[in-house]
Amino acid sequence: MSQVTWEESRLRNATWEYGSKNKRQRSHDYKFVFEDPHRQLDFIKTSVINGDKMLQKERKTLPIYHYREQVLRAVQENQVVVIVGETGSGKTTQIPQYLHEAGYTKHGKVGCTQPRRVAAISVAARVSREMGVKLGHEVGYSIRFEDCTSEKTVLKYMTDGMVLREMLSDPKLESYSVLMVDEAHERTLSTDILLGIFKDLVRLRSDLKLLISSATLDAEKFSTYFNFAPILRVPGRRYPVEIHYTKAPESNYIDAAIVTTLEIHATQASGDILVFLTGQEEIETVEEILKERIRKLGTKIGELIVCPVYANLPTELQAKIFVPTPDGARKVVLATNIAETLLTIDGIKYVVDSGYSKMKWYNPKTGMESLLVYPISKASAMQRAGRSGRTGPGKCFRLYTINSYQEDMEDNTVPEIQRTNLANVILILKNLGIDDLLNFDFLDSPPQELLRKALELLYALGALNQVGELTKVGRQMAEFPLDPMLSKMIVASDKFKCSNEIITIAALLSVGNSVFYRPKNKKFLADNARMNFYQGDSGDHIALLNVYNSWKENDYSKQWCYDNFIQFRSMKHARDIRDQLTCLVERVGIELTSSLCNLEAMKKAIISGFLLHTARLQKNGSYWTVKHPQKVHVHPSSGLAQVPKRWVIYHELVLTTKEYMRQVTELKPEWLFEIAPHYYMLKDVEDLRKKMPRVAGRPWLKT
DNA sequence: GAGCACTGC
Repeated sequence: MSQVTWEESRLRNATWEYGSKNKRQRSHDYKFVFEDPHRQLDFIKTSVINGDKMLQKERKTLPIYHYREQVLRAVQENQVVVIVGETGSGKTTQIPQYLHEAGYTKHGKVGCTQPRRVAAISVAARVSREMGVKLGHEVGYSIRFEDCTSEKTVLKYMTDGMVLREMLSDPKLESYSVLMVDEAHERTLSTDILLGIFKDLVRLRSDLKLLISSATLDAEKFSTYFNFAPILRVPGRRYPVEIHYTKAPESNYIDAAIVTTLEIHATQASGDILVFLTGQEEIETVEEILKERIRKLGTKIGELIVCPVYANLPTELQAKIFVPTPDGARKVVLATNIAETLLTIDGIKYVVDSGYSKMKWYNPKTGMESLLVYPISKASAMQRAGRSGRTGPGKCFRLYTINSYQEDMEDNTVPEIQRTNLANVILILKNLGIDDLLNFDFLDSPPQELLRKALELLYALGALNQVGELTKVGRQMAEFPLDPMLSKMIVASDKFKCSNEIITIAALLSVGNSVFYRPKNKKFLADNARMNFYQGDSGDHIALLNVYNSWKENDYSKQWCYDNFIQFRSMKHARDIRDQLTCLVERVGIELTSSLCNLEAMKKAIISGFLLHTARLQKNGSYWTVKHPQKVHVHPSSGLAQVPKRWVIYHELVLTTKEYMRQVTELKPEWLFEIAPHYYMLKDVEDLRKKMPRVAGRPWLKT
C-alpha cells in the first residue's frame, strides 16, 4: 500500500479529533440522556468465551506445573520456542525456575523481559520468595534508574528497553544462555526491535535459547517469523465470559455507556462494572452524568460508587478503585486503556466496551503527531472482555454490533513501530551494526516513509555519514535514552560550554507530561505563575530551565511545586532523567560545564539538535516552517504566543485543532549558517517560496 | 487562545 493510501485509511478509520465542533455536538447529545431517562439499548447475546475446565478441579495449582517436562524438552530440542500461556498460567514465574533447575544457568543467566517496570519488579519479588532467596541475589531485576542484581544473579527480570541498553556493552548478550520475551503480543516498540535483533542473534549464537511468550491469536505469526518454531500451549485460568453486542449501531458511545451502566445496575446480579472510555474528559463527563442520574433515581435503585481512573489521575485517587465495594452497593470503574493491561481490578463482573481508544499517530510527511480516537482491534476487545472473568463468570457489553466487530475491526492493534517516529530505533539498530534497515526483517515492517524520514534526520544531525554509517557523533548520541534531536543537543553543548544547562532542558523536554499544572478552576492563577519563569521573552526552553533551577534552589520541595503550579511527579521524573544523563555525559567524554547567563550559547546548542525545526514569521502573523514548508502556529501555552518573533525554533509539531509548534524559542538566522552550513544556505533565508535545495547524495536510500 | 491514550530507555 502506498504511503498516501495508508495514511488516508488511518484517518478514515479515526472517528473524530479533539475540536470545538465536536464538543458542541457531544454536549448536545448528553442532554438526550436527561430528556429520555427510560431509553434502553437492545443487546444480543452471541457468544461465550470459554473458561478453562482445569480451573475448577485444580484451583490450587498453576496450569504450567503439568507442562514442566514438555517445556524443558521443547527448549532442549529447539533453539526457539513459542509459548502460548494465557493469563494465570504461571509461565512468567515458573519457566525461568524450571530452566534454572535443569541447569541452564550454569553457563549464563536466564533473562526474562517484560514490557513494564512494575511487572519486572513484582515477578522478580515473587520468584525470589518462591526460591527462598533474597531479591537481588540469585533472582533480580533491572529497570531504568534501578539495578537490583548482583554477581550471583542467575534469573533476571527486566524491561525490554533495558535489554536494548544492555546490548550497548554486550551486543551478543553473551552473559545469557536463555532469553524469554514475555508478553510479546503486546508489540511494544522495544519488543519489536528485540525480536528483530534476536532473529539475527540466534544465527550467530547457536548456544542461545529463545522463548517467545504470546497470546493465542499471534502464536502462528511468531512461529512463522522464527522459521516455524514449535508452539507450546499452556492453558490459563479463566472463567467464561458472555459477550453481548448492540442490536443496532450506536452513534454515541458515551450516551450508550451511561445507559448500559444504569441498566446493568438496575437489572443484573451484584458485581462491579468496568467501563472502557477513551480519555479523561470523557470519563469526567460520564462520571458527572451518572452521579446526577443516580441522585435523581433516589432510593429506587441501590448505591452506585463511581470511580474514575486514568494515568494522569493522582495516585491517591487511583487507589480508590481497589477499595472493596461495601455490601449492597455496586462500584463502576470508568477507565481508559490503563485498565486493559496495566491495572487489574478484582471483583469486576461486567465490562462495558465503547470500542474505541486514543492512539498516537506520527505523520512522517509533516513531522506532526496527533492523538486520534480510533476503533480498537479484535485482540483489544477480547482483552477488555476478559477483564470481567478474572474472579468469576463475567459478562461483556459491547457498544457496537457483531457486524462491526467482524467486518470493521482489525484483528490486531497496529503495532507502535508502524506509527511512530523511528529516529531513535534507527540509531539503536545502526549502533548494533545493523545497516541495511530498508531490508531489515521486522515482524511487521514500518512504512518506508517512516524509515526514510528517520534516516534523513540522522543524516542531517551528522549521526550518519554519506554512506549511512554511524559517525562518532552518532555513537555518542546512541548512548542517550532520548530522542536523537535531544541527544544531539547534548553532544553539541560540549562545544558551547553549557552541558549542565542543556541536560536539564533535555530532561524536562523528554518528560512526556507538561510540567506546568493547570487546574480547570484556577487557570488564571496557573498562567500567572507560569509567566514568572519567563524573563523577558527568552522562550520556552529557557523557561523550563528556570523552573528546574528554582525548584532545585527550593530543595526540590513538593510544597514549592504546589505554590507555583508545577507538577511534582513530572519534576521528580525529570530529576531522575537528569541524574542519568549526567552520568552518561561523562561516559561519552563530554565535560560538564555551565554558562547560565549565556543564553546565546544555550540557544546554539538547541539549534544544533533541532536544526530541522525552524519556522519563520509571515506577514499574516502565522509561521511557515523552513524545511518542508507548511503553515504552523505557536501553541497558546507558549511564552512566545503573544510576542511574534521573526525566526523561531520549536521542539515538536502537534496537530490538534491547528498545526501547533510546542516549546518555542527565538533564534537569529545567521546562527543557522554558523551551526548547520550543510543544511542552511543563504537562499533558505532570502526566499522561502523557491523550492528548497535537496541535500545531495544519500546512497543508502536507494532501493 | 489551548485540549492532556499508554508504556519504555
